[in-house]
Amino acid sequence: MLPEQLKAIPYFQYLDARTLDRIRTSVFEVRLQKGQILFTEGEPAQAMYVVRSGQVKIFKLSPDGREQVLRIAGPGDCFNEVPIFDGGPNPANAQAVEAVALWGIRRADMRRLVEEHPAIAIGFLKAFAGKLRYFTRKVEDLSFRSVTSRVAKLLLEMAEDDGKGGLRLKQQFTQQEMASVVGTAREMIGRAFKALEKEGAIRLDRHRVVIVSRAALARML
Amino acid sequence: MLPEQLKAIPYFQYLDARTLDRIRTSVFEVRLQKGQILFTEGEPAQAMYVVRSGQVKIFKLSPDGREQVLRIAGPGDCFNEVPIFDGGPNPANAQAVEAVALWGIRRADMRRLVEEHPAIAIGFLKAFAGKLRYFTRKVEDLSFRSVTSRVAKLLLEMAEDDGKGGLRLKQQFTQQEMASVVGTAREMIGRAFKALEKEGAIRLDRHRVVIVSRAALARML
DNA sequence: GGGGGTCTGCGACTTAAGTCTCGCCGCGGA
DNA sequence: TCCGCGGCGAGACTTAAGTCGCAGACCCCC
Repeated sequence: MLPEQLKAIPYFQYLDARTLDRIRTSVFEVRLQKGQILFTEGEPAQAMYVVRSGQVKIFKLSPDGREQVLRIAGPGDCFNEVPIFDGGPNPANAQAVEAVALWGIRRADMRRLVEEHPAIAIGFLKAFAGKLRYFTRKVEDLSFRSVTSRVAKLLLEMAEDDGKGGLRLKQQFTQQEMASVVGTAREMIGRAFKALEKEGAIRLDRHRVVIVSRAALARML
Repeated sequence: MLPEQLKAIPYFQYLDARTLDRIRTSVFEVRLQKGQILFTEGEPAQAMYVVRSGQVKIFKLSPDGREQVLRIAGPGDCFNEVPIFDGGPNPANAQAVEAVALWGIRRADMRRLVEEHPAIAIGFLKAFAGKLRYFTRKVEDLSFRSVTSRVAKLLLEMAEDDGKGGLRLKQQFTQQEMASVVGTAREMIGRAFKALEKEGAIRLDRHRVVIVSRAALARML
């Protein structure tokens, strides 16, 4: 792998060429096909990962098989950093939602790097701060918001400008996928769509969600 | 304040006398009466805090006034560390549940300390790792477990040995307090108690919960 | 020793969410 | 072309959770 590629990993961007070169040997590549499982919750943690391309779903499973997605890691995102610092097992499951290329960095190597390079430590602290805020919001959402409101919020997060001043969804989730992101049953997603449609926030165009009005969506929060 | 007291703060325990002495000037004391509010969510963050004595409730509020407790910080615990690293506002509200004595460390001072002392940074990383695990479990609980199951779990966490081989609760919460920890309405707590009593897990002795069997409680998870 | 506020115990009721069961559509592979 | 499968829509039903109202117990404080 090339040193320039290493710079793409957020935690490493300010390191000098020499240390980058040393790190190189601790990094290994992983490729997964759609649906493949990278690791499961509870087993001893091997490494931390950085997404190069594709998306990885980080999720919990209930005893009866229900799925709660914690987040979806895309290009540039890292996951499984927690075990580096407490030595514990993987906190969740990781599965490729599409073909994925990753970098892995073995736990002990990463640990040593952090200890030797305070700048990396600060980088991790910033990233952790963001994750903590994210999870407190997730708790808040689950305990205060209705399903429709959580769906509306997800749609807002997934919205991006299309070229022509309108809104489009960054990616097409199936209803089942949205359900496990939002923490509910598949059928509820369809009903939430209908409710949002009645409010003039979205439109359903041949099984595709089209955002009609960001403001109307925001009103449903 | 005395340097030995500073050592009681987990992040500082391995520092030498000289730096401890420097830190002293950044630390201020706070005392709150029962029910007093220390800070609220969204306002600019002033400082990080360490609990010396008493308990501080860290919680979110819904628009209509419902309360979700994120955690309860007791002696030795820290809170509001997140804004140190991202410069953002307070992520939640903090209120004294009883008379409290705290140490506060101003954000910028703490930030500088972390940057100058890598050992402190590692300490924070370990602490953050623990908090991240805690919150992912909280998300999991909210989305998978029933109210009764969450109550059972809370009781298990609150249980400690009394001298005579039995179990006792570390502290007496009101039902309203438990409800906002567990994320539900007050009445549900009472019903959960009845359900747990019927299973032989607890006993209700004049409005007091007595844990009869840890095993029976664990079965309700 | 009273009295007010807080906490608790119910029961009845409403509502949100989850479950079950279909039938249909659309797409891709055989 | 036809089948099969994954995804979707929809209705009927069940269940968990939340809400409301009120009464009694408790406790602390005057």
